[in-house]
Amino acid sequence: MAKDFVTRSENYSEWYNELVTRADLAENSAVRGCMVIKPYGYAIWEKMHDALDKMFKDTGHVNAYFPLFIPKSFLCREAEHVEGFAKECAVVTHYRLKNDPDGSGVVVDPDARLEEELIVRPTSETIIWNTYKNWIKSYRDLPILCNQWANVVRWEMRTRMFLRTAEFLWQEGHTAHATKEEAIEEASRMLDVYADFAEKYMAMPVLKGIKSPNERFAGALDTYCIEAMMQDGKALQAGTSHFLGQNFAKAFDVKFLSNENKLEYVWATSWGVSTRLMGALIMTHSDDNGLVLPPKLAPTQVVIIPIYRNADQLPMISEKANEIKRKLEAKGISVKYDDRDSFKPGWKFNEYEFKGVPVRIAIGPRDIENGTVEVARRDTLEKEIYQITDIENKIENLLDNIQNNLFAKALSFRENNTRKADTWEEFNRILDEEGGFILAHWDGTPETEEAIKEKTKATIRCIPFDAPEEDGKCIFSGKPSKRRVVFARSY
RNA sequence: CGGGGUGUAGCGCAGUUGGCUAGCGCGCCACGUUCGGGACGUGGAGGCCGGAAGUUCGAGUCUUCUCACCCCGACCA
Repeated sequence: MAKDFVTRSENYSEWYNELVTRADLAENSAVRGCMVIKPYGYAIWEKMHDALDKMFKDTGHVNAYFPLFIPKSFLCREAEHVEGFAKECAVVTHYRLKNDPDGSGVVVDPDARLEEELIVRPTSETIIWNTYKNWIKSYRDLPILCNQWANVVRWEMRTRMFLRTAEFLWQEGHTAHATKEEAIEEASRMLDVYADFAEKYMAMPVLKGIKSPNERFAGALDTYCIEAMMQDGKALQAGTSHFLGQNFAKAFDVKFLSNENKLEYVWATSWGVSTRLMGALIMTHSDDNGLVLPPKLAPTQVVIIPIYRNADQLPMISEKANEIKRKLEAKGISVKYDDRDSFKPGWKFNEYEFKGVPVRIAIGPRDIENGTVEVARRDTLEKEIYQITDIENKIENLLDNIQNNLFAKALSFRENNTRKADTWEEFNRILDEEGGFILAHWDGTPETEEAIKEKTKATIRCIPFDAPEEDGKCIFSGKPSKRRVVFARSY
């Protein structure tokens, strides 16, 4: 095995960048902070997109599309919202270029200044609530359960492929409800959808919980989140679902007549996940041999590689390979038969390992003779000789097995890296020496959270829904606390 | 915006106190031998040494300016 690239333990972030490049997922573009998602990376995103989209539809949602540009005044309607996003907005000020009078090229035409600047959406609450105003008159118009798949722009100072890019792809759900209870129920239902997706498709265990006020979405009353742990022990916020109360309805004057003939403000939620999930997927499972994909999200689940000495042997092998391919495809398994003559088997083995293909089947003359194939699984790198009989069921089981194994492995990693701290010293020691999640008591004040963040760079990732009640003392202030919250350093 | 670093072939890099024809590895192309874990041989293609100005007989190398990218901070639903 040619190990000519950085290992996970040597330098985690370099390993990550190189992995993204070598697995052919994405590359940096000419535009600062923006990323080109390459066909293979996009194919994985499409698998995520399709699975999520189906889950949204199964919970009664429909897709729509809203404009990329938002008038500056819209963003300013909700005070906290604008406060939260103002610092990272791209702004359109002109609508035309012209030839430079000097003849030196093209310049912005100063005469084409927009009367009101347009913001490139960092999120769409404002333009959507401005639209919903026209859609909602009576309780009969509610609920509205819309989702949009879109790109958004946030001019971050520092970017990282998939985890934080200036432009990213995501989905954002925006719902409108007649009652507070219904909106809260929706926000919590969608968090469950995200958690299911993360665990069942991505094989990535997540903690479900609620954000502390400091970490809350700008303009929300409550932010629910799923938090995952990466292999370097840092936390990654993988998805959020917000209960927005009546903030946006009030900002955009969206009222409806209730069945009691009373004029009331609408209750709202919004929820989103982004291409950041790609980063989460990569960092949860991959190893020093490259990407490791859970079968449910692998664009190619099985690759078949022929091994032959000369062209005479190929037809017989191809016949067998195609037969296996047909049988697997009949089971709904995606298979690639790679009979390219321009690459050698060893080269192909390595390539598909980089790309994280869950199962590799090799067939050579020896196998034709014995009625066998060599099956290698990506998660453990184990190889085994299979009798070809009933191969489709064996492979189907193996794929399930890999999916489950990846989840189990990630879960035990998280559990092994989740620790309790009861004193400030212990808290600091764990952060510096071991990382991971720390369960600790907190007095519930933003000031304490801020102070802890300042001193340690650790933040409250969430207050888990299932945290048991337990009397304790805040690790920082010593004041009483009713339950432990999850601290970690995060991406 | 602070602190540090890097720009030389598609990628990764070397290039000495300035010295004449700018090199190495990988990759690429051709032919042949190979093919069960990234094969090997022979031959070949590929360069405005980030850009501009200066010093000099002579600049990849020295000086000044500039541009771009990366890392560490600040920032980050």
